[in-house]
Formats: sequence, structure tokens, C-alpha cells
Amino acid sequence: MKPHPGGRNPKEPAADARKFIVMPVTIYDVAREAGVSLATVSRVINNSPYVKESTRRRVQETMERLGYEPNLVASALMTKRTRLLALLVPDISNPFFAEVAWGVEDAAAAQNYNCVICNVGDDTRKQAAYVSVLRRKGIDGIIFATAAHDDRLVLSLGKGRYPITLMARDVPSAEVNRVLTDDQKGAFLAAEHLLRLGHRRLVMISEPARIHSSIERQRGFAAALQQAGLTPAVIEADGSDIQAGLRASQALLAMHPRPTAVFCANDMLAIGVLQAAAAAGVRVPAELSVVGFDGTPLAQIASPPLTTVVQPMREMGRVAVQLLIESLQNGGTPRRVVLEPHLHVGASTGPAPA
Amino acid sequence: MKPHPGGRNPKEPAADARKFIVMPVTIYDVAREAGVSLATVSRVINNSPYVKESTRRRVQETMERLGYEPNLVASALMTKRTRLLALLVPDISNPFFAEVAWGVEDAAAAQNYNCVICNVGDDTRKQAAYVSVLRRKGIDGIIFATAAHDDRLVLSLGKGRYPITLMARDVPSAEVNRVLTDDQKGAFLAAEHLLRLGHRRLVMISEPARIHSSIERQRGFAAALQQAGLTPAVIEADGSDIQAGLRASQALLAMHPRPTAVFCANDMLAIGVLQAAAAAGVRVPAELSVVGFDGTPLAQIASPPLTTVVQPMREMGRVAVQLLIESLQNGGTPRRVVLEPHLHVGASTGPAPA
DNA sequence: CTGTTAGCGCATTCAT
DNA sequence: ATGAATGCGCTAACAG
Repeated sequence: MKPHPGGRNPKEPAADARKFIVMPVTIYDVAREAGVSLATVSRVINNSPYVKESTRRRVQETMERLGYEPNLVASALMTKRTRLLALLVPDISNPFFAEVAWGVEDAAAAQNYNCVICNVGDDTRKQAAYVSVLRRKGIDGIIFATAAHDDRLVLSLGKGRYPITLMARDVPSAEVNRVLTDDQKGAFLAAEHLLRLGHRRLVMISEPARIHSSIERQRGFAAALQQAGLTPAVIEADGSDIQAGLRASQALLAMHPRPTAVFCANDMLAIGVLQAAAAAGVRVPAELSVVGFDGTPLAQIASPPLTTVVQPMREMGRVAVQLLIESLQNGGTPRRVVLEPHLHVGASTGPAPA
Repeated sequence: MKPHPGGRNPKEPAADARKFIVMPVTIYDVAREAGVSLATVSRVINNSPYVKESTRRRVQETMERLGYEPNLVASALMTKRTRLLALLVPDISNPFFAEVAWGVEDAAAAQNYNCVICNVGDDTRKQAAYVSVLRRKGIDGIIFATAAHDDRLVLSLGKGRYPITLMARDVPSAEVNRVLTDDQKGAFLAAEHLLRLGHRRLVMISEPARIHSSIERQRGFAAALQQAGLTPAVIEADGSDIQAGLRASQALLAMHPRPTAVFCANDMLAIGVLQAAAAAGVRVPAELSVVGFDGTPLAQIASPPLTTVVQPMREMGRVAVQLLIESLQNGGTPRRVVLEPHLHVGASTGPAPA
């Protein structure tokens, strides 16, 4: 057996060892100790069937004795895969993404993948930087929960150059995996609920128009209103969080006559409306009915508990992983999965005031 | 110039190229195209000063033209560093960790590091598996927001074998970086506030005892009560989330005489109490005052808005990164930083009922 | 079933 | 200021 090219001495650690030597024991050490070749150790590590049971046992024993841990960096350099997935979210404080993350994490673990979450904010450049690092770090694939309507980054990755899945936010012209809920239908359900309660002055507070799902929700809302012979009114918030909801509420509460019902493109915005209404002394739902979207745990904490369109968040996470791993393994045509939303009626909606 | 050992042909992609070729352009291609050696390209990439300006420019131009992106896996194999940090959290749905994550992310970015978040739950085995993968993947260091009181994993890493920082949760016997808030003081502030309001029947709902910070908070609570001549009572919740708070509330609301004030070890538990009280028709704060801990955004959403002990969450994240990077670079003695909490008085506390 | 031989893409001596 | 040579730790043919 040829000695390790590095010609490294027997394992007495050098006196000048750097402070943090992460993984001193290599496959060579194991091979030498166990009296086998590199290849055999590698086979044991990778569960190759072509190893005699007794050999396998001996090698495994040696690995344990030496405290050997395979270096995934070296492995990745050869194999080009890391069994690591990344989930990109715009705002980790939004519980919608937390729920999605649980689903992703679950499904990834079930398939023996690990998953890391990256909080990239709304900053396009930061997002691009993360994607670059993740790719170059050998992350096998990325789940984007952050795509804008015409996201150039996603488009550039979409031509089969790197496996990705879009989550809950679409980029219509990209040929990539996506998992969405039927946003139009969800919004339609919300509007329908309010119309049935007798509301005639309805407003929608949408997210910024660059987010595709928000556009879809506007469509669904508009469709329901037009079907009822009403003209849809939309206030576009300048963000997606509670603060944005508070700001958008200024316009809402200033309208004359004041709307009796508002449909918000997500739960965070809706909570902003609830807070603004409370601050202005507007009673919910007596004077103002509020509907959210997402069905996050926050909706139940809110006061009053929100009526909201529920997305199957964890399920979406699971499906996203499924699609991504399929791409990873087959590289086939991207799939598009649309899940069904449903309406959860809380205490934030009631009959239109007389 | 010796050709690339791989003897790879000029860059016409092979017809049988695998579906996802992540990074076809290598440093060899750049070197050949620019008419320089590997080493020079490497120097340009790493901003070595020993490159003539004109050469640097030419190489950079070539890199751009070819769309070259340095392979961090290969680089990491040599350098043993990735400029990647990981933040381990037990429950990404708890907004406390979301806030911390923002701080971590900020500070990391400022130092030109990237940060990934891993949601490892309460599962010790899962956590260990993640740590193993992260280390072996070459992650430079880990911030643990998950350590239990006697966390063996942390202890095993703590002997200077791998750079870590503990966040908001201590492992007293581990010699590692930590950033905490003064939990005893925070709890003391909460109890003091309630005592001043005239409450005499106070109960604390704590997290499971294996969490060190929860023990500290119990201490602070007990100290305040004893100082007032009262005997502290503690209900230990079986978790840290809203559901656990709801369950713990059963015991709380069943006590005779019923306590008039409750201090919860975190905001999630407190929200669980608020919900249980609402369901039982117990008015807050008229019949029951509730104090939380953390100062998450949730506290303000709650109804009524929570009185809570505020931890400087983002700052904690920033400090955690700072300590970690210091360890990375100097490998010196671990530091311990304790930050000050303060009390935010919301609407969930009021005078003790007559 | 096992060993030998080549690199994966890059950083890093040592020359020059 | 630049180039040639070497190997980081591992997997992947290809022999045997």
C-alpha cells in the first residue's frame, strides 16, 4: 500500500497545531489503521454492498476508535452534491415562513437531506449574493419563498441551470418547479364571505404589486366584487408586515364613506389594520370587518381572532422539497403544484352595519 | 504552461453533459484564456497585492467574460474556512429567535460572513446530526440558541475544539462564548412590578427545568417574593410555546384561591395564558395580571398587549456573532457577555383586585 | 470483494 | 510579479 501522498507522520498532533483543528483524522488514517485501502474505507462510508461483512465491521470499528468523521467538503468536491437544501425567505419574522420552514425541514429530513434557512430580506442584491454563495458552496438546490413577479435571478436560474422550487410566489415566465395555493380562489372566498355578510363597501389592502401572488389575490377579489355588481377598490401597501398594514390603514380609515370591510393580502397586514382600528376607536367587526390571508398562528392570537384564508403552509413546504428532490435526481421537466386554500372564519368579520 | 491535468477540451460542452452542471468554468479556463498561470488567477481572486495592475485587470475581465465563479468547495478544502456561520434555533416559530436571527444576519453581513439558520427542534439527536453535518461541511462556527443546562453536545464542543457561541441559554460548565441577558434581574423586575401593584398571590409559569435561563428566571422571581415575605409558587410548563402555556394554565386557573398575577418565562407561554384566561372568562388584568419575558413583537399583538421583560434580541444576535468571529480569528479565551433587560409595561398588568 | 491510480478546483509553497 | 509543482480529503473508474 502506497503511503499517503501527504506523507503525514503518525498521529501525534504537531505542537504548533492551529487552535481549531476541526477534523484531523482522515480516510488515510483509517485505512492504515484498519489495514485496508482508501477505496475500501470509502466503500464502507458510502454503504457500498461490495464489502465483506467482516471487513466492514473492522473498518467501522477503526473509524469509531479514531473518531473519524468524513469530510463533506472533500466529498462534495468529487460528487458535486452535499444533500443540503436551502430555503430563502424574505422575512423570518413572518410566521408564514416559519410554518413553511417546518414543512421543508420535515420533508428534507425524511429524505435524508438537511436544510438551511436564509433570511435575505427584500434586498435583491443580498439575495443574489446568497444564491451565489449557496451554489458555489455546493448546496444541491434552493427553495425560493421570495420571488418577485419578474425576478431576474430566478429567471436566470430557471433555464435548467440549477434546481430550484418557487414557494407561494410565482414567476410566471420561469420554467421551474412551483408550489402555490390557488390565490385567486382564496381571495374569492374571502370576498364572497364578506359579500354574504352584506358588505357593499369593500376594500382590499394588497402587498406591493411586484409580488405575483398579490396580483392573483387582487384578481380573485375583483372577480367576486364584479360578480356582485361592485367596483373593487385596492390600497397597495408599501410592504408586507404589520407596520405596512398600519400605514395602509391611514388611507383606509380616511375614506368617506368608510368601508365596512377590508380584505388584506396577508395576516400581517390584517393585524396592522386591527391595531390601527383599535387605535382609532373603530370597532371590529361591528364597524369594520377584517379578513387576512395565510392562516398563520398569529391570526388566532390577534384580537379579535382573524377570519383568514388558510394556506396549507407545512404541506407547501413538503411539496416544495419533493419537487426539488425530483429535479435533483431526474432533472426532468419542472412541475407546478397548486394547493387549495380554505376560509377560516374567526371573530374579525360580522354583518355589515346598518 | 502545462495543460490542465484533466486535459479538458476547449469549452464546448460535452453532449452528454449532466442535467445540472453547476459551475463548468474553472480557474484553469480563466488562466488559459487570460494567458496567465493558475497561481496568478488565484492571486487575483484573493486580492493578493503581488499582481501587476494590468494583469489583474486582464484576469478580471476574463473572469467576467467567462462567467467564472470561484468554487467555494474546492477553496474550503484548502483553506478550511468558508466564511459561513450557522445559527441553531429550537423553534423558528418563536419570534424571539427570528429577532435574534436578524441581529446575527446583520452582524455577519457586516463582517462579510454569511449565515444560515437551522431549525433543530427539541430533538437532541437531530441537533447533534446537524452539528455534525455543519462541521463536516466546513461551517466556520455555530451559534447555539438551543443549549440545555447540561447539553453534552455543547460540552463536547466546548473544549476549544470548535468555535461556538451560546445565545440566551447557558451551559454553566462549558468554556465557550456566551451572550445572555441578566435573567435573574429580568425576573426580579417582573415580580417587583407585580408586587408594587399590590399582588400577593403570584405564580410563575416556567419553561422545562432543563433550560438554564428558566432556572435563573425562577431564582430572580423567588428572590423578589422572598424579599416581600412571600413564598414563591412555580408551575413548570411542559414546553415553551403557546400550547404549553395553555396547558399550564389549567393548573393555574384551578388553584384556590386563584392567583391574581402570573409571571411567564417567555412571551409564548404568556400568550397561552391570555388565551386560556379569555376562554375561561377571566378578565385580564382586572382579575389576573400577566407578565411575559422576551419582548417579542408578539407581545404587542397580544390582547391585551403584554407587559413583558424585554431582552435586546437583535443586539444579542450581533454580540454573538462578534464573539464567534473573535474566536475564529484569535482562538483566544471565550468571553461571556451579559446584557441588561428592562421592563416594558403593557396593558396586561394592573392593580391587584380588592 | 479489494487495491491502484487519477483527479475534483483551488491555495500555496518554492522557484524564478 | 509570475509560474510550476504539490496536495487538501475524498470518490471513481478500472484492474485484479
